[in-house]
Amino acid sequence: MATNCTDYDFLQIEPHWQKLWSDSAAFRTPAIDPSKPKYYVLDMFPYPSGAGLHLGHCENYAITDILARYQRAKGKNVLYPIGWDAFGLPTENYAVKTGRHPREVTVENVATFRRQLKAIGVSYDFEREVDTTDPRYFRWTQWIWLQLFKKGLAYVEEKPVWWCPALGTVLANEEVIDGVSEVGKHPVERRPLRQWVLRITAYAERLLSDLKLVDWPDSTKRMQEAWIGRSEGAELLFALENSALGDLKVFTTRPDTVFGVTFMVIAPEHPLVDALTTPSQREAVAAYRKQAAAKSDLERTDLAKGEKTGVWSGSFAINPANGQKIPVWIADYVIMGYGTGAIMAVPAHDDRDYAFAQKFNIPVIQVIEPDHAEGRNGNGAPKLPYTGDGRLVHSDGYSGLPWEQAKKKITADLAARGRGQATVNFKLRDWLFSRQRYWGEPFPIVWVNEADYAAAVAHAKASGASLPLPSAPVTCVIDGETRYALPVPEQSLPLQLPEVKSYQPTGTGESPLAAITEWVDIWYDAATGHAAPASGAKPAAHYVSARRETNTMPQWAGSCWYYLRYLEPKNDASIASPEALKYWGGPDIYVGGAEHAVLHLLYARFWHKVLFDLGVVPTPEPFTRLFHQGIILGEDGEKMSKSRGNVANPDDIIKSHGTDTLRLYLMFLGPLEAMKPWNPNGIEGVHRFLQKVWRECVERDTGATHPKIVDEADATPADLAKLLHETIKKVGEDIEGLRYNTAISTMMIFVNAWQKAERIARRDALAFLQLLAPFAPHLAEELWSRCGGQAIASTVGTAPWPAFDPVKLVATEQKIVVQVCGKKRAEIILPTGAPEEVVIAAAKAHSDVSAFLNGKEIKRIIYIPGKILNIVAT
RNA sequence: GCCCCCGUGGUGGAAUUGGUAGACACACGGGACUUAAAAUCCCUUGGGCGAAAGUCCGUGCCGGUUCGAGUCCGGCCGGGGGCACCA
Repeated sequence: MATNCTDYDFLQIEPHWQKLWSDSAAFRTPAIDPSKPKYYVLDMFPYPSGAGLHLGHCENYAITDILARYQRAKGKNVLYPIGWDAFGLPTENYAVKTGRHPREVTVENVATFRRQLKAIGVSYDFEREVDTTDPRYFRWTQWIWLQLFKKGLAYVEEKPVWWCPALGTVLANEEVIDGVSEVGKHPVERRPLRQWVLRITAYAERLLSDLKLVDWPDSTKRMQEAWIGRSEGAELLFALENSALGDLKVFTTRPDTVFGVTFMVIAPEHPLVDALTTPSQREAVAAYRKQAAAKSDLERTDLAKGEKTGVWSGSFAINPANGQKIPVWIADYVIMGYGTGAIMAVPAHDDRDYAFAQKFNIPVIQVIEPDHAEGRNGNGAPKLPYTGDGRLVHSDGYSGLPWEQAKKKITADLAARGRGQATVNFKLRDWLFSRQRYWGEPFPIVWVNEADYAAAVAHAKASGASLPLPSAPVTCVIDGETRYALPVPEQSLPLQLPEVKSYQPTGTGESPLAAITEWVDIWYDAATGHAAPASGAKPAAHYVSARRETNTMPQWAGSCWYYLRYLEPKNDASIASPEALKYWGGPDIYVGGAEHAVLHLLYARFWHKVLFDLGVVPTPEPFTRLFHQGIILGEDGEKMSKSRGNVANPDDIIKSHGTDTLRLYLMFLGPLEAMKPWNPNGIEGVHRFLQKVWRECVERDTGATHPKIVDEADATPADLAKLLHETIKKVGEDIEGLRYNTAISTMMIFVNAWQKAERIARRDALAFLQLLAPFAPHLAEELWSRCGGQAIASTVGTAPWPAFDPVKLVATEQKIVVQVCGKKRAEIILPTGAPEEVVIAAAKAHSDVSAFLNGKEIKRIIYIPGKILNIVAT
């Protein structure tokens, strides 16, 4: 079945085998087979952009393809799928520009990606493709969302969000980088809008603690920890001097410093600002709030490094620890979104409070005495602000206590008096989950008034339909009227996107969907989900007047659970059957870029945990092992980009050197996780290697098996046989450890030795081709076929992975390095396992060693068996 | 500012738990084959001194631990990533 070319014609060989794999469905995932171990290899699925595959994709997919092919050869039941994360802004923006339907653009881009993936010879099961924009897929995205809704994890809030005038849409915090939009780098501003929000904070504790269950890069775990940002401390109540106003609640991680409080600060957006502002301060406070509101986050960030700003409210609070009267300030270095939006300021022991106190001439009271000299100036006085550890001073009743102890005691004592309690705070915010765009999943929600809600729910119940209703209804105010969120029945999913002529954002903050009146304003049947345009007659008495939710879900939605859908992508009864979920479980390895270290990977963990709580999935974590491949940079060491003109195109390399060479070279460039520049010069090296393999296997001119390859089982010289078994061992270990670059160099070493040998046994040549097969599958198949491998298995990919023979690995001799005083002086060859006395005697007898021992006294001898002998002499 | 990672030949990089630094490749140079070229094969290639044998130095810099440090510890310098007034 091999081609008939006589030299290594990859342009003929590669398409030949790709067609054969495709025609024979060689990579169709095997059925569930409890007798065989499963192995699930997952790539972060691509966004099918118009630009097509780039080298980074190739690197990512080559890594997983090698692993998948290896695990198949090891006898595992391998699931290795691919899909398309196809909702999203770039496609919609392109559709807006060209007047084409985003679906049409998506279909086209997906076709390009699929063709390119096949051209790099990746062994996906293309029958399991998922596409997040396919209604049969997003039906389940909507279903999961309804479960969140039912559990009370979805709510609506009018909140200031990032409004981007240029994109005409709202952006999530994560999409705003340095004060401009991540996509397009447009300026953004704050603007209040009605939004769906997911209560991810309810899972903060578990998202943090369950990180210990997963095998992930430490840096990624730490990024998630930092993002969740757990901090332990206390909420303390400071009575206000004007007792009619009640208490001011602050969050602090340092209750031990409460005796050092010399002022309070509340955020400009704090609800008590107006009440606390005295008439004489009114003007100044108003001016300050206006100024703070006008600042973008970028400006506030810049200011973080510089001067503090603020204004006194005119009011005072009372320190619950010592009854002292302290002024309440308003300053934007305190943010409303964290803790309580109010702090107790301890300038002696906090950098920011110190800077503020310096600027506004507020007293500084030291209450922590450093234990160590580092905290002190030359004269013994503590360097202020001092944020390190120590013992309390100037703290009535607590002075002398170590700070950790004082934290607990002060918190407990204040709690006993009803003036505080220990609490935990998180930086993690709830997840802003709606977009004012067309190209996303519509929310399966309609809005109705209170009376219609009750009627609709009653009708649905009477009809036997079950609605995923939360225990407390989700409401919002639209045009002055309270509206109730009514979920569509699960059976009526998917809720499809209506056809629309213009994808242009409305510019009002609403999605383009809001302009499709006949879809939005409807008569609605809560039991069936059936709708008729409100412009027409009411179809039946039980229909209620409703307005559809016009927001769509963010791109993250579809990518939060796609790894589950691969198990049974065509299942219309559930996400996947319990049997499939139990057998395949989660991916054994998940490979993708580190840019998803927090967002996607945190969101997907959140959804997975919700599904776990619902009993849908059997595991608490979705991705047990995670690997980030490094970015391939341009030749100039900069990020590849069109504007820089440093983009290397995979298609060009496939034409000039073949995809086997491209894959092998990408893997050979360096450690997979390292960021590395593309160096087109080195590609000749791996190409030469593959040609060398060809020449060792194929006779020149005839194209038949090379005459050097013979059938006698023991034809391979002993040292080459030993090297082969070492190579088998190392390549296997390196693949499993994702150290492909050293696996490849090991294979190169073997081929260099093979080249020098007179003969090699056929089975040994074939064993080597099996090692090569995951990396360069097309060449390996071709040579397997030409060298008679079909007597063992029809394709090299289906042959069982070669085992190494440990007996062959045992050497009869060993080389021992002899050092004198730690410096290498000689090497001696001795039989393996020679006793120490023999080694020492042989070493001393060696002329290069004795020369350095001459006239010296031997103080000590260290022998590391089989490796090194160090003689210390003076 | 805080947290994390990384600094090895002309280049990409290799080096189990501390145990021969520079594997494997690229590039440069020299040679063989050839009328010639390409391809292929062989040799050299960290630096200094030396004709050579050899010898000293050498993993960003300074210091430490150790019989022995690219690897461990402390302090710098440089590069990259993440977070950023989070109380």
